[in-house]
Amino acid sequence: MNKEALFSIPLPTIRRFPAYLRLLKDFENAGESWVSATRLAEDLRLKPIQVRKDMSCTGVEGKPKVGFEVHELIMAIEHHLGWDNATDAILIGAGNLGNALVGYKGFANYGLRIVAILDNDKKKIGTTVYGVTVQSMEHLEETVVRLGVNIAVLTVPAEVAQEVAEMVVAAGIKGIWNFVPKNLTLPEDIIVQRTDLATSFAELSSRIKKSIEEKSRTKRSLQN
Amino acid sequence: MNKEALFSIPLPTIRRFPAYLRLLKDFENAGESWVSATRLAEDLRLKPIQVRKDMSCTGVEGKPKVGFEVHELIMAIEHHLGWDNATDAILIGAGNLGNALVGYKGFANYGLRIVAILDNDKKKIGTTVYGVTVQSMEHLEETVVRLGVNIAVLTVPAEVAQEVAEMVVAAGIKGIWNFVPKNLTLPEDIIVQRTDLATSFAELSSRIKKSIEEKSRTKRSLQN
DNA sequence: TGATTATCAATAAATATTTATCGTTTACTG
DNA sequence: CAGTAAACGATAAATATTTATTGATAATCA
Ligand SMILES: NC(=O)c1ccc[n+]([C@@H]2O[C@H](COP(=O)([O-])OP(=O)(O)OC[C@H]3O[C@@H](n4cnc5c(N)ncnc54)[C@H](O)[C@@H]3O)[C@@H](O)[C@H]2O)c1
Ligand SMILES: NC(=O)c1ccc[n+]([C@@H]2O[C@H](COP(=O)([O-])OP(=O)(O)OC[C@H]3O[C@@H](n4cnc5c(N)ncnc54)[C@H](O)[C@@H]3O)[C@@H](O)[C@H]2O)c1
Repeated sequence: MNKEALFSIPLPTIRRFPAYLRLLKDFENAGESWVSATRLAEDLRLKPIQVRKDMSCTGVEGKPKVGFEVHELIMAIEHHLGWDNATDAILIGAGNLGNALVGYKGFANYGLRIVAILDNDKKKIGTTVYGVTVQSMEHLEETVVRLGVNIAVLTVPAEVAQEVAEMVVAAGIKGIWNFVPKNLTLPEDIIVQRTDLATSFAELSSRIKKSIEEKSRTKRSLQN
Repeated sequence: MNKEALFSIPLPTIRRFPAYLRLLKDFENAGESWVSATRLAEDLRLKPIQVRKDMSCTGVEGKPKVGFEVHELIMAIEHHLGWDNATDAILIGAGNLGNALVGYKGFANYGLRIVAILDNDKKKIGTTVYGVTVQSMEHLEETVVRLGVNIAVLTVPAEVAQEVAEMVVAAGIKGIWNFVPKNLTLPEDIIVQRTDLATSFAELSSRIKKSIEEKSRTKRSLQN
């Protein structure tokens, strides 16, 4: 029996995978074929033990004294994320964010390829964004079927997000990467992943607030 | 003694705060003055108990049968995040992503205001992005000092990120919101918050992979 | 060749987070 | 105005995640 199927990888580990992957690819490009958990931990500011635990989820075994084989780890992580064969996606909403995402080279590393762009603004339809032509929303279902796409990236205004989400689901989309700061109500079997910049900014804000408070506490205690 | 200072709010709670905030503001705009944890949980697909625990971190007390006062919660959450008085920031790198961020109206809700944009591309310097003029990097330190800014948003190419980060730190910046998929090595006291789209996409990918595997498992077991 | 050391795997302990239980409060209903 | 049900807070239990401990292994060097 396959070891992988027996347990599911902790979410925090999944979330760290992309950072490992990037670093590992850097090492590979630099011609390194082995890397230790200690080394990875140093670069990512994690503890070696945690890196080892994460790596154990990939099924790759390390070698004492030298660590893990770089290429093997890359393959294993990509496989676990399903990034080993490219995933096609459509993008809805060719606005500021949408265009930036379409132009983002980095997606290639995640096996993500935006193969179609749709918008409902007549001025945008027919224009091309980084080589991809913006299509009318009327072509939605046809495009999804023709390209056999399962994933949609949503970058439309919040007011229409629910409506548009329902349209893409009706067209056959199974997973939505939602950049709109709004919770979508969709059938159970549709996978919705929200990316919320505010989440990250909230972390930054609270860390800054804490640091300011600590500083003023230290100052006060020095005065005593 | 202040209750808040005694314990630090769990990071997962901090991360949920922005979503609560948005929903609460929707309720406020709709003229609702009370909301129950049950209601919030329903809309955000959380469990009521978790919402109550999160709310308890804000210090706001609810009332049996009716819930929490909407406005009081908003104020409390904003206060805990430090979003109650606007934070100014500069943005470095007026490229695709940088411009999208500058134009993003949503930041106003987080108390974030981008008050200056800097770039090293002569073609971009002097142009305006959503009313803000792009300045040369030579003005970095002067701008930071003049505007009294503590936070920088980093949207430059990965190759120069470390170098640029060191420059903004030298100019007096204390916190960096880093959109570049690269770990920065900076002094201990500098707060660096990375926003990594790949993290979110990894989650989506792994959920899709799991769902596909489950489906094929079900199919197989039906065949038996 | 044998000692040394960096590193790994497995297991255990500690910590953090989520979820459940229980008794209490308050608005609403009849 | 008593009974009922929805919702709260506090505390406890369960679960998830991180960190520590221990013993084993393989490269390196005297
Ligand atoms: N700009 C940012 O940096 C940023 C950051 C985080 C989140 N977001 C979110 O991303 C979304 C888009 O932001 P933006 O700044 O790109 O806005 P935008 O207005 O530039 O782009 C929205 C696009 O959606 C299109 N659109 C509108 N209604 C549509 C419909 N019914 N069907 C198809 N297309 C439609 C518009 O024509 C436009 O091209 C918003 O929900 C915003 O909150 C933006
Ligand atoms: N485009 C996206 O959707 C996206 C998504 C996630 C992350 N990112 C990351 O954000 C960063 C920017 O991406 P982008 O697509 O906007 O790239 P871009 O090339 O459009 O923009 C980069 C900007 O930085 C400026 N720049 C270059 N060197 C500089 C320097 N030394 N000092 C100051 N400014 C300098 C350039 O002139 C340019 O305006 C990249 O690191 C990218 O990986 C982009």
